[in-house]
Amino acid sequence: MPELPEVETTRRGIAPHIEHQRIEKLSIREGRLRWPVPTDLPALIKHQPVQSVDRRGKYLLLRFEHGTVLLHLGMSGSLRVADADQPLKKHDHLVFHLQDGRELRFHDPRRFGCCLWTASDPATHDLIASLGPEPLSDAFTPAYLHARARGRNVAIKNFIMDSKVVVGVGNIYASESLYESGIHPLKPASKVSLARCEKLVPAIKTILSRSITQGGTTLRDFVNSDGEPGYFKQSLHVYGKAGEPCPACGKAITSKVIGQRSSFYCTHCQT
DNA sequence: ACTGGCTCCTGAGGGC
DNA sequence: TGCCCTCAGGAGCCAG
Repeated sequence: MPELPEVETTRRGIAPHIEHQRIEKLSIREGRLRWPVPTDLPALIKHQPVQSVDRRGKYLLLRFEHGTVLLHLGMSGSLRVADADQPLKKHDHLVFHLQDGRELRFHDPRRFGCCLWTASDPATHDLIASLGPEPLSDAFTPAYLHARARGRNVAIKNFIMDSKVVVGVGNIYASESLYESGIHPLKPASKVSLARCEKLVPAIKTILSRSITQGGTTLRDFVNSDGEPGYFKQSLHVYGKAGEPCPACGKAITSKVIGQRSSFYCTHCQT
């Protein structure tokens, strides 16, 4: 269930091992991801050096001189660097063979992820062009959020999870940031005042950056590691805690499905 | 232009 | 032990 901090931690974890290395070969062991992996992708990147590993929203961008590989981890995807003699695991769908003999492996049991190619500027790609600002950037401000919410009747929780509004706020951190800022998740976006946006936006930034910082302690786990990095088990206040007492007031945390997603909140503290 | 609902998929967990 | 059922979830897509 990668949220933005996991994707950013993945980027930082693999980048030092990938950048400036040639891809000697790409093996497509299972190409049926969210969209089919282009069958000509191995030929396109063969012997080409990776210039950089970047991120836009939850997309990872492997940049080459003549184009870019777009990777998305979906909800069960992960990337690891492994020595070639490490046994492949079930659901290791893509193997990028590196010039140093190691391999970048894309693992994704549920296959909600994707691996695509674009020869043009990825910023203009259909999947990227319409994305909202990065949550940790200066462009994501209370004024921006408040302006975008004008006339929008969707629940604020769905609104902040809309990647056209702001990227990288997934289900877990949506619940957490609304709890932190005292906003009821079902409140219509247009009815969230500027003053409340001034709580919500910093809450999102704080929660996301805290998670990225925690992820930094696990960067070595991206090489020759079997398990998942443990940073995901960071302290959560409400997510997954239905029935448990609210840390602030003690009232039982409510669980409710909002927009097909389970949501957790305190009916006393969030209004 | 918005909005809500559907969809892809596998593994974990609960009930019996 | 084993089977069946339900649920989880990112985000594109489409119908209303």
